[in-house]
Amino acid sequence: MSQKTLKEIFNNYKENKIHVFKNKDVLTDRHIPNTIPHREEQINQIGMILAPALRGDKVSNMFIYGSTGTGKSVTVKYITQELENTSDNVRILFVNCKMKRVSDTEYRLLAELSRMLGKEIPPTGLPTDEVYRIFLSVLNSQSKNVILILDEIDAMVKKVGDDILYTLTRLNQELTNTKLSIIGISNDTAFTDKLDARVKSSLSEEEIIFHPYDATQLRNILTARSTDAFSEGAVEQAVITKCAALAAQEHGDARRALDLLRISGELAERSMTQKVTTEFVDRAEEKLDLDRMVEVVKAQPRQSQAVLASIIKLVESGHKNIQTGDIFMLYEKICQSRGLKTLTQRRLSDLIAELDMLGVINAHVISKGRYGRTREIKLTLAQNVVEKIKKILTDNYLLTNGLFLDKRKLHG
DNA sequence: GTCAATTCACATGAAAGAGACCACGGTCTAGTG
DNA sequence: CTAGACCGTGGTCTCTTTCATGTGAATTGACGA
Repeated sequence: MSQKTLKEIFNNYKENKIHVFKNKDVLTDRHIPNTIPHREEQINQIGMILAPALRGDKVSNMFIYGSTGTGKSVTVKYITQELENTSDNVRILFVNCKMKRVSDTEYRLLAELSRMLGKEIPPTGLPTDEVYRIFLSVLNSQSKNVILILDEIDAMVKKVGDDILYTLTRLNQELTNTKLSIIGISNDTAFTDKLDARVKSSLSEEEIIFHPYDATQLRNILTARSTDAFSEGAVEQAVITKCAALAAQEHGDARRALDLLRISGELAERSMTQKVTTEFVDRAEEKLDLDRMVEVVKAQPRQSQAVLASIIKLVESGHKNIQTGDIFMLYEKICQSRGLKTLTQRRLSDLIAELDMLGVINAHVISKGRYGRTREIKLTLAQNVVEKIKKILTDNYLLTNGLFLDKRKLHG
């Protein structure tokens, strides 16, 4: 890009010639709106359950279900914020369990909670017992009604098991000044079935369900937000309808609807237009998927990228029905030629499963009778995404331009 | 033709090791008054 | 005398290996009609 056009861009921004957005933050999931449409019932229910905290009574533990983008987190944040504003006797601790390095282990969760309560704990080095003891004492010194919200609680239990939940639910017995309640938020409705019976009964004293939004509801949400987010007249009604319709197809995911709207706006802004049209929504949808996948692949460790490189090579050399064994053979060759340590097939199997979970590849276990059991792997990504991924892998020296093995070479 | 046993190619689970990182307490050392 | 460097011990965390067990349908082979 020449320096002249760069200057032009900055000047346009500075002089406010292009102003699609009034306040873009409104369209992110950090933003907590003043009203949450179509969630009045849940707000009332949760409000009634939490209200006793204002009188200093212990609040029932609660479990909240609903698929992604149904407004669980934002509703809970909204209510608890109000609660905290109303009374000095309530303290809210909100933890997103999916965040890396927050709840990967029992130690880290306790350390994070202690940190929120004003007591720093070193990232490692202390025995877990000691961290637990510190957390207990700092919690007890609060002399308040502490409400602990564990968002995406299923992610945590999957990683570290439900022991920690058992410990947390039993904590009240050891607390003299403070009362602790737990709100678990999960998008896996079958989640509690996997829990230990004791944890399940004490954690789900109350259960609230958030159903997915339909297209009309999504449209209302987007309309409400877009008034604050966009400059007047910047967004056509058709754009909102389209974003709502696309997100409704994706299980009524409001987060996706908001992302679509925000990116459409950004794209319009970048093409120096003041009006967001449906054309930008199409491009936004494409960009959303592409960006997500590229980020996922970039974040993968080298070994995992090597596995992906093997898969792409196999696909491009015309292999059908790619199996774990095929990948392992090619992966070994790639490692050898790139001076990379070769992992065992056991580990490779896990890496393939991880790539599948991330949606980069599509793998499912099949039994081929006498010919064993294996995973059959497919690449379901759009061609432009594959090209981007290939670029990343080429940059990391895991793929070479234009070099694809043929079948004979592979098996020979 | 029927049916149980066998077989294959991994999947999956559990346990343990390696190496990085960190806290903490004790010891050593060089600088200062 | 003291601050700072250094070391050993004991802890966590992540990634990985090793070992053991599980899986499920095609194939095989014995058996009987």
